[in-house]
Amino acid sequence: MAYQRTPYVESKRAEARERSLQAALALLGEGGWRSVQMSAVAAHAGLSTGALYLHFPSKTHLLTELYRAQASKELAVTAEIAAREASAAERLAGAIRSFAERAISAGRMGYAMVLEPTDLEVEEVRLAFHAQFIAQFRQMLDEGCEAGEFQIGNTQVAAACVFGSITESLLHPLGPTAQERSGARRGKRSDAAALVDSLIEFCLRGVIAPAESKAKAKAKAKARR
Amino acid sequence: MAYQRTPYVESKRAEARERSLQAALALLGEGGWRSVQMSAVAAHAGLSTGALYLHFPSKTHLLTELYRAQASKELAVTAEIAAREASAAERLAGAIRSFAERAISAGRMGYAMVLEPTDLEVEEVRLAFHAQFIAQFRQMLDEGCEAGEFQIGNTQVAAACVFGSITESLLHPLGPTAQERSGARRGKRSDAAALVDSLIEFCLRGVIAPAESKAKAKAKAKARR
Amino acid sequence: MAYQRTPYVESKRAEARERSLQAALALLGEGGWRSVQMSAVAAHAGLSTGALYLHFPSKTHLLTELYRAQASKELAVTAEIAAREASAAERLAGAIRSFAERAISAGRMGYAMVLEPTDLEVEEVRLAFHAQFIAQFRQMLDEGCEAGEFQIGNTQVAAACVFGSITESLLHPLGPTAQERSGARRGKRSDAAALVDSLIEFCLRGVIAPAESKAKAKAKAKARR
Amino acid sequence: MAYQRTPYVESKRAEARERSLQAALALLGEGGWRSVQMSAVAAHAGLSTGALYLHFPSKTHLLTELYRAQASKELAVTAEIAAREASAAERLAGAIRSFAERAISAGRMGYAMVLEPTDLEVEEVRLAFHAQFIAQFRQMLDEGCEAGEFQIGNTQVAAACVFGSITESLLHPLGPTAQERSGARRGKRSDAAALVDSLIEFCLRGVIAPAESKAKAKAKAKARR
DNA sequence: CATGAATGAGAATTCATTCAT
DNA sequence: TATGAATGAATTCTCATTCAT
Repeated sequence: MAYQRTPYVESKRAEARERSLQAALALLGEGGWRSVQMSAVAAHAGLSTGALYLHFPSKTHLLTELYRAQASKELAVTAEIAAREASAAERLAGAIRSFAERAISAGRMGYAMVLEPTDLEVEEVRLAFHAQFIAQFRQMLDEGCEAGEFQIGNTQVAAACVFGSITESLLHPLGPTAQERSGARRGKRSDAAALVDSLIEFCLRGVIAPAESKAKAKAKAKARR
Repeated sequence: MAYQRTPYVESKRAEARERSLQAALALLGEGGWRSVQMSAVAAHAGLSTGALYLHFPSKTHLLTELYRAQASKELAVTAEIAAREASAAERLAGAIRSFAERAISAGRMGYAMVLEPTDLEVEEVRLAFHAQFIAQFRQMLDEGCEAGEFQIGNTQVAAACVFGSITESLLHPLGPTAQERSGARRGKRSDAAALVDSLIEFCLRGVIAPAESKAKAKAKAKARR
Repeated sequence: MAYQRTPYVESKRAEARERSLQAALALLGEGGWRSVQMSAVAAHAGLSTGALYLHFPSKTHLLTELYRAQASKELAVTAEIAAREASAAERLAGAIRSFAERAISAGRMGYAMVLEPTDLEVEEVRLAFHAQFIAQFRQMLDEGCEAGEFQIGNTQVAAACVFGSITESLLHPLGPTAQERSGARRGKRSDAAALVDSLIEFCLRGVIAPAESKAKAKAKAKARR
Repeated sequence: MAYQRTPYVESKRAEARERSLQAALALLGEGGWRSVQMSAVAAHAGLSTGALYLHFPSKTHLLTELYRAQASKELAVTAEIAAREASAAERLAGAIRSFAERAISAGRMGYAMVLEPTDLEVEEVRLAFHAQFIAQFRQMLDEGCEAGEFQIGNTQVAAACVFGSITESLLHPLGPTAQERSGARRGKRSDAAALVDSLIEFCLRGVIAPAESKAKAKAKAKARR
């Protein structure tokens, strides 16, 4: 009983923590990683800088947690799509489309999460984030191979290729210079849609088994196990 | 005439400049962009910090020049391959292989050039560098389409996908954590070779015209061996 | 309520700010604008350089604020004299005397405020400060003209002349070389008094209507309206 | 004979010296004291920085010499006017007008010579320059007093007042902000003329003996001797 | 627990002056 | 003598982290 924390205090703590993450996220979206400074985060969250250190032992911890939280959301969306009742190709296409469209609508934030400069420690988290996505794509690819839909030598590499295709093809629409451009004419949605379609086309052709060899591919996949 | 400008003096200036770039390059390779600090570069080059500013008006200029110099070399290699007498598919495969292998052998340096965080200004140079590579790949894709080898909806996006596939699939072998890992067992070359093969397979399938040209492609593939 | 913001803390912040300004002022008085360096100010104020930047966003801000604060005090004194119940000539003479004597007793500080070299931005503040003084003198001159006491073609120029007369005639007693000289024999007060008297004489004669034309002057002034 | 320097070499040396001063002057006029940097002067003069130090032992020496040279020219003009056959009042008015008009036509240069920030050492030279002008004005005033034209308690102070009146009334037309303003409408010459007229009016009235006491003044002046 | 002022180790950049060639 | 690359001490400004209150 002595150790029991009152739920009130508990939630107050948790809420301040959450607010800090939200503040960091907002700053990230506005001015990139550079503007995510501890004092700015604290101010945004309505805390003192000192209080921030009650919740996060260091800036790195705050950033990595922020990264993880964002990545988790994205991963959940992808996971949901991966779990649908549909062909692997359909699910893969859906996941790519979902990821791409979410990144585009997140604007600069999407860019920051995928490519913009950060600390060394955060960079590692970013790589881990990439790795997690690649793992999810890989799973879809593996399932597609087993089902004979896909025919892929190395699904790990192919998954990385899929993820790289997404990020790189989004890079220029999302990049820092893209901000000013879109200031004038809020980038036609059709542009984005066309981009995503081309992206999906490329990725699917990179993994789909040529029509006549589907059966063989399935057999092969089973044989490997 | 009495004070003839000796070529020696000329080269001394140029040499100090070059030494500075080399020093910056070395630091970049060792510790990434973060460790490319003016004082460190100067020390590495055997200069004072002030002397550095005789050659480069600012850190940004030094970094962008460094970036550009490295990128130019890579672009030249790719351009040479793109200009060869060969089918578009062969040239594309060759360009991908060349780029990937060179990046792998450059180790952390390759990583830094392609993906690691930097200054905002350098980031823009990096984007431009990406764009140039993508332009080269796009040209190969366009030629392949004209020759009937490739069948691609949007060659710009496809080129970005190819480049993204390369960089992302190299990301993990090259990344910061990869350094420690490879410290123990200097990454088997066969691993790298397999990775590059899978990468090329993915990219080619993403662009090559399907079905009807399959027989030809198979024959070709055998001929290559 | 538990963490009641104490007025003490408020004043601590303000006090550090004030201490910084005082430190800067002291340095200015001792060694002129050159010696007002951020690290020196911080040391004098018992702060770290970083702390200085909590109170002033840049050196320029610190300097301009310092300048403005000092100038405001002087302007207030002049304004008070200008508002007295007395003839324009008496008030003008009083203002000149007050300004001159205050500058003389401020020693090198007075010199620094009026004439010594500074940064470009501070230079602009100094010009504005001059302009404000001239405006005050001009008002007195305008009032004197209306009252028929003064007869002046261009009161703006005349006010500038008055101010210029003050500063230039104080320049040599106040200047950097004056410091060493007065180190030996602390400049006789009578010298200063005589100087100020001559200065006032010159300025008043420059603006006062010749005796015989006083009436005419008054008429003229009214006619102008 | 052994020690005799060839006139050729002598003149070459002198010419390089002169070119350096001209270069410094040009830089001063273009960008103020800040832009008078040794390397820039050398470049402008077609010399190496090292060679500059063969002619001037330090920057301070260069600047003081530059100052002196400019001041000498101005002083010569004033001296010529002071020596003319005319009443003291006419000569004083002429000297003021000449100085003011030359300063105005020198534009930013005039400002730099009179008021803009410099080094401590140069500041002293500037004061000496002021002092020299004041001495010349004082001589005219003394002569006018002896002739009974002027009636002045302290001619040293009055001379300072005259000089101060000139510089301060020119300050705003010449100051740094004045440059942009005049960019639009190249300050009407009539403005300048009117300013100078008012300036002269103020100064003359400050020193001229009231009509009725001219005779008395003359007597007084003689009595003092 | 909370505060927020303070820290202090750097980082980039400048420029008068020197000195090996 | 002439060169001009090099020096290096100064100076401003930054920001994650700490700690007295």
